[in-house]
Amino acid sequence: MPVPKKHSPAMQEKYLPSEIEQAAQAHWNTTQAFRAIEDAGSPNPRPKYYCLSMFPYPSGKLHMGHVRNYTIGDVLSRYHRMRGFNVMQPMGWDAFGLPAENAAMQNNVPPAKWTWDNIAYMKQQLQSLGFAIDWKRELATCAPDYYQWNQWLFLRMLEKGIAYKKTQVVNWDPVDQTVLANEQVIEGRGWRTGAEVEKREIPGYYLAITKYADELLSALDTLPGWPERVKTMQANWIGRSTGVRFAFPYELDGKQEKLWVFTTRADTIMGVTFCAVAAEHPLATHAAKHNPKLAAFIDECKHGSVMEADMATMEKKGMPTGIFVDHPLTDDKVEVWVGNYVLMSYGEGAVMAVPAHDERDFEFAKKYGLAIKQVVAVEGETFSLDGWQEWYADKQRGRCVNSGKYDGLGLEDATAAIAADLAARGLGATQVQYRLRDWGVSRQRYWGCPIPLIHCDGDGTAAGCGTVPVPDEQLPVRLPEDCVPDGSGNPLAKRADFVDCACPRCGKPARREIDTMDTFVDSSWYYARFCAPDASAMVDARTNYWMPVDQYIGGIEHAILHLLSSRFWTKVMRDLGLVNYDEPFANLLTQGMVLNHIFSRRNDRGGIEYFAPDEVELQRDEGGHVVGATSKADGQPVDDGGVGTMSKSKRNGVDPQSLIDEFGADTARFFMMFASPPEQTLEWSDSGVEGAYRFLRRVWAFGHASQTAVAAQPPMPAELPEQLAAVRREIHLLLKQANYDLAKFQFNTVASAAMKMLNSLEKAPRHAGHGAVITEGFGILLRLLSPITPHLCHALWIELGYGDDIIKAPWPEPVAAALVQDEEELVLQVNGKHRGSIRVRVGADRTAIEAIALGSEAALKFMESKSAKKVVVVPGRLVNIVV
RNA sequence: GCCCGGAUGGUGAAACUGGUAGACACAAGGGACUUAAAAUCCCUCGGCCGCAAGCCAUGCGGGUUCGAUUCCCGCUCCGGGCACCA
Repeated sequence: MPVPKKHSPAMQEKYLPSEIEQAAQAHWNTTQAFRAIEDAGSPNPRPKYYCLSMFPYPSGKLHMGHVRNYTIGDVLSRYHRMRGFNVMQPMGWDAFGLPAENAAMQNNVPPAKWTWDNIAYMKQQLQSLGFAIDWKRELATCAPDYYQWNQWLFLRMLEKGIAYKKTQVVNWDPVDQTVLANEQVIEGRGWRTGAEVEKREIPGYYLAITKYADELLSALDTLPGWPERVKTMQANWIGRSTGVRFAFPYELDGKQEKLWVFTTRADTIMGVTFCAVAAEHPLATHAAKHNPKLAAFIDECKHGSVMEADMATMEKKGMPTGIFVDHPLTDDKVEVWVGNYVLMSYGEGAVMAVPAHDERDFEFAKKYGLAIKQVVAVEGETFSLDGWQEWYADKQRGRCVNSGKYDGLGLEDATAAIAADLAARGLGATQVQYRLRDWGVSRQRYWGCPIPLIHCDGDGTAAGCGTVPVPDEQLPVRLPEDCVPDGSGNPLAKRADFVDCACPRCGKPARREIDTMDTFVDSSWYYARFCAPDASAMVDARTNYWMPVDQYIGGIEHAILHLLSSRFWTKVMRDLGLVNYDEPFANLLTQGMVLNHIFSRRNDRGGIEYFAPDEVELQRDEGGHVVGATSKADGQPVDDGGVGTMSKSKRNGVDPQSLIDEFGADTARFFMMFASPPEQTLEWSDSGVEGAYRFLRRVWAFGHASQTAVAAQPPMPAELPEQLAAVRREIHLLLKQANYDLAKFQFNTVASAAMKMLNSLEKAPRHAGHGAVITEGFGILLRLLSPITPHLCHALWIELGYGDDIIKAPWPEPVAAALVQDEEELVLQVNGKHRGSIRVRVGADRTAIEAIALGSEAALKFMESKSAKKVVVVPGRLVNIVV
């Protein structure tokens, strides 16, 4: 083991961050300080602490969100290491994805090269920030030895029926002849071509996450370490609801058919006045055969975006099909409409419409003059067709009316009675339904993990074998790394060397699947691979040692999709016997987003062009408020789109590199932690960085000035002069509070506490015992600060002779003896208003405190000689006299 | 539109899960040191009011409480998610 390298005997007077940081990083490197080894077998195993930050997409440079995210993770890692945990903090690359293809189009560089270059640069950036990462565990999802296990597990899912094929609806750009991602659709048009986007149905593969819906929902209760809001979001997303699935029978071409719908409001079934089906529904297709107007309308519905937000806000339109179905309980004729707001992929692709008690149906009925029949009443309220009122849909107070035998029943009783009657007629039953839909994993893109399937179509004389899985021994299906996408679809289609293959079953010529997997697949299990990055299987025993992740840290924007798909993936791996845990992330910290201004301009093709903040000049009024912006390049105005999350596609990221270059990693880290609590959004601004730098310089200066005092290692005297005792007491109080704040992840006040400690130490009077107080106090300060600014603290710890290596020092705890005091100050209130303060002996009883309070000058003045009705005493805090 | 958050001085924020609103900083202004600048140090810094006393003040409007930034109800604005950005 190399001996830690000390600085030259003469300590630098000036704070030189780059020198200090390089030396500290070299030390950690040579000592392999952050190499994490499983120690379950050792006689005294330390508790393990797997600290994981969401791995970055290698977009080119780190951005502020990364610095924030990884500093939080690093603070927690270093803190737990000093607390005696066996800490593992890995890092890797979420390396497949769309931006690489966009960059390829722009620069004519293959996505693979672009991605690997970015990884190299960003790795060096991460290393310069001094994160306590075990780099031996690094992985990239675009490497075949990683993604082969995506393929392998996909095949297992296929065998178990969890993966299956069905059609999916995608955004189609008719000009580029390509599938667009949602973010590439801007106001219904393709971002590059400006062409109106169409919906298109194509085949794709799905993972049956709904099979796990119940467990994904109920297991949220086993995650006390998750923020409540994230669990609420996931629960709402899964959206378990109990309702009734039932059918409207009808006759078509002489055949008896059934139109199935699902509703959570079966109690309103007697108020059904029409049904609505999706444009893609078979009934719509049938009706359109002889109705050109309807066919045109259906065609219109198929234009536009597939996004739920767009569906929800667009104008609700419909057209009757002329087909009537029978009401399942009354046998009344009910007309079927096609509605643009009904989604084929949701439930049955058809809904019953009860205009009187559903706001959307109400508006639709008013617009098209359809019947509205009130079947629920609330006492004291009068139903009117003039406008929608909230109580029309009231589930608690509503009672059935105009509903025959169900009149007078509330929601639950009515639903039960109606479900029973429907069941008796063979037309329906109670059913649990989820809002959660199965996970479509096929992407018509190049830069992703190939789906390991082969299509054997036959040779004209004989039928082929159909879709055949690639045999395990032929995995991985390697993605060619030299393609350059041009925006006109998947370049793999043109690669005969990739597409052409032999059918594994019959040996005849066949085609390889060219769709790749959703990149969420890559990120759904990387945390497990970090535990055993070189395993010859997907995971091994080391995974069960480290998992679950003890602390997961990442942006709140991942609250649903990434975190839910990871939970699902874990459960699939468990059910395949690969791992022994149920949930991947025991504790979750969702950091707020780092926001910045978004500047954009519409280009001449109708697409949108984004401007980076440093490419824009701001116009301000006299008050300093921003009133407009122009491009520095051409002087023409650009739109200020408000603030939003820093993202590659919106080009509003800020590169932290200049900050690191100018002030050093410690300043960048300190500022990020000090600026605001981790869970809160942070609107980026450059100011404040100087203040952080100034503070670190003061820490260094104080250390330099205290060298001799600390080197003497003076013992703490039994009695300290009062002012010094006060300084010592404050240090320990601040430490107590800081330890409490650390447990709450409130790093901004921990940073404040360090600043307050320095303020206090600097003001400590030079009485007998000064050396002992500052030696102890500065030692506390350095250890408290070391997870945030590890380089500075590493250097000072050695320079002042506290020890060889601060990361091996124990975490400081407040000393009870330092905290004692004889008297304390209580706030005095009269009628809840702050009127002064009183001093009382610590531990004084209530009557003594009351007496002092009532006798105080301030109390006499503000009580205006009235007598006290009540005296509220809050120990250690305040006294409130109510008159 | 639906689901989840947030809002406190000129700015970032704090207030120990109902108890002194604005800790700690940034910016600004004033001063010291200096030939000068940088750096450093000291002072002021929510509003009304000459000071003080006092009053007002935590997005807006109500409520509960001796006491509300904190809890409840109703809004406004901002951010995140809405299934192909990651």
